Amino acid sequence: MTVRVRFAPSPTGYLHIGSARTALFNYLYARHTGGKFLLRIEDTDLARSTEESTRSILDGLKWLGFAPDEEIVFQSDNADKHREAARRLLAEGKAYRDFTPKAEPTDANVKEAIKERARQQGGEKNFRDNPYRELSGEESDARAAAGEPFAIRLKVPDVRTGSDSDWALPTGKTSFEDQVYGLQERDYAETEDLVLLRSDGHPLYNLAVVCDDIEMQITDVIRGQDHLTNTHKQLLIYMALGVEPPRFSHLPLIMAPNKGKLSKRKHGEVVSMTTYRDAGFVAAAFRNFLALLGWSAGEEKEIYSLDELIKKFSLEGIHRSNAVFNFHEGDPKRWTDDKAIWMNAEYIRTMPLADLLPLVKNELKANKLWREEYAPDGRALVTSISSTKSQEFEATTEMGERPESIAIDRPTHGSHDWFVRTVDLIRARFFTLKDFSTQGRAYFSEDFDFDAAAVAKNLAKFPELQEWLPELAGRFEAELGELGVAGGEDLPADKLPLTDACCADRFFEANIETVVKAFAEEKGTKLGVIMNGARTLLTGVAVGPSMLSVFETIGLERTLMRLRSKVAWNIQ
RNA sequence: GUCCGGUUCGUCUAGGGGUUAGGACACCGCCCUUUCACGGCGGCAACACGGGUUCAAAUCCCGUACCGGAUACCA
Repeated sequence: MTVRVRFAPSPTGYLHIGSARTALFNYLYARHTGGKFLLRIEDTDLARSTEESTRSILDGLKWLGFAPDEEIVFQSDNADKHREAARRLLAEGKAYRDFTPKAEPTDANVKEAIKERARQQGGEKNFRDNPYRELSGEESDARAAAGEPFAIRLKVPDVRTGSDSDWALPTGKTSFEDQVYGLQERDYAETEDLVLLRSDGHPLYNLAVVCDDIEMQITDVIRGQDHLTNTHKQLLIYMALGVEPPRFSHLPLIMAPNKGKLSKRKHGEVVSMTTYRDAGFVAAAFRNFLALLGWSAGEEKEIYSLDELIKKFSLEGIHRSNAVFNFHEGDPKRWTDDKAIWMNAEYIRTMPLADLLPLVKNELKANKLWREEYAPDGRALVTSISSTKSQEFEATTEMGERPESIAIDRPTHGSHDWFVRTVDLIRARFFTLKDFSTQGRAYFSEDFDFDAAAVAKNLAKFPELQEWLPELAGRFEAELGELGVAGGEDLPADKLPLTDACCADRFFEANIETVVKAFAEEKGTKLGVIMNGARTLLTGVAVGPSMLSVFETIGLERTLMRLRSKVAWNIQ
């Protein structure tokens, strides 16, 4: 039988991290086994379910890339079938009408109230002492016909009397082999006569789940460990309905840093998937992070592509202990789990450029930094230029020799190739996609801010730069500008200036280096002072790639403008 | 209270009778360097506790502690 799993969130909030991981594991299991991944929205609690929440969950799943293989099931659409099942169990004597008036709902602290009640009952609990449990069929029917409201409860076998257990196991306990936690057993006496149908006719969770899982032909239920006791209740319903239950796998929970419950109310947006999407996370990176929270392939490897996850995923690799989602409240720089941030940065700097480019494009577009020249003629943002990472490395090790490919490929400023090269250059120090429009803004726009700390460290401390940097601009213009004379006549062939539509055909790293070094020497200052001052003026920030590449990437024209600008000098 | 789970560095985890208990993140140091949150090298840091079983226990068994989940006419 082919595997059919479902992810079944209730739409009472956004998709949070725990649900997202449950969805991921279901998805991976389905793909690994060649089965189907289904989605069911559990909206039976009309009072708490919202359409907005459903949309938010769908958004989160879409971002993560988990598309269901069949149409989405809305549980509320099946309410009639659930009622029908309850009536059937009633008719068969496996359930009974409970005419006890509905208790007033305890307002705020439901959980606490329940706990308190249970504590007071102590060991004296008896789930079979409902006065309506053994009401005769005639009287029950009569009272119902008279319009008296009632809930329908499952008649869980009473092991003391041994009666009404013909449909249940004689062992007196429900048991199942959990794929993660192993054999699970629970005495019937520990399970109450759970309500199947509310007195207002609404089916309740456990009944709805069982009916829908049967209807959807679910073979494997993979869900949070908080459902462990529900499983015993549901097993009873399966038995009463006379249907073979699916396999069950329960997942360890994801906890807050204090090992307490991770809640939407208390922890807010740090647990919401859309937060990560909006914060510039790469979906593949977050998926990767999620996969390693409670699961391991048993090897020393951290980065997994989706295909690898699918290939290696197994229920055996799921842990039994809860995992802590280690974010740091009140620390803006470490607002979420360090490892998630690292993983995202790792993806940004190592993922194939062809995959990264569209994400950067979206980010730039959203910030009005995108220019159509970056992707002319609707050309896909895929490039023949491969990452220069390794080439850069060689360039610095082989005595500054410039690899041929780079010299030849030096693209026109603002072109598609320039865009690709620039993204590749600046991504090494970025953590999120947002960085492309913030830290990296100066590469794509004249309208960028100056980081006060950078100004203080690299400009304010060296007032002489206020004269020197514009002077450097003049030097660039004279020596490397259109009419200038190249600094080194005896440069090797691959370093000779290229003829280029751009005005700055001599403005590339080797020449820039010559000019700046001579300039620093002439001023009797350390090269770093000039470079860092220029960096701040050119990019607004104190961090970035090698300044020589920055000069070249920004281009002569803009370099001159920025070196001569007084704007940054007025910032304190 | 009761039932059910769990416990290896701060966090995510590998290992499951004999290991210098491994990796990753974070942190610290050094190197590289014109800056840097890139990179390289190194360091700090863990088997909850107590009893057994065994030649040998982080690993198996029992207990204790602690943590978590469940205990609704919520899902």
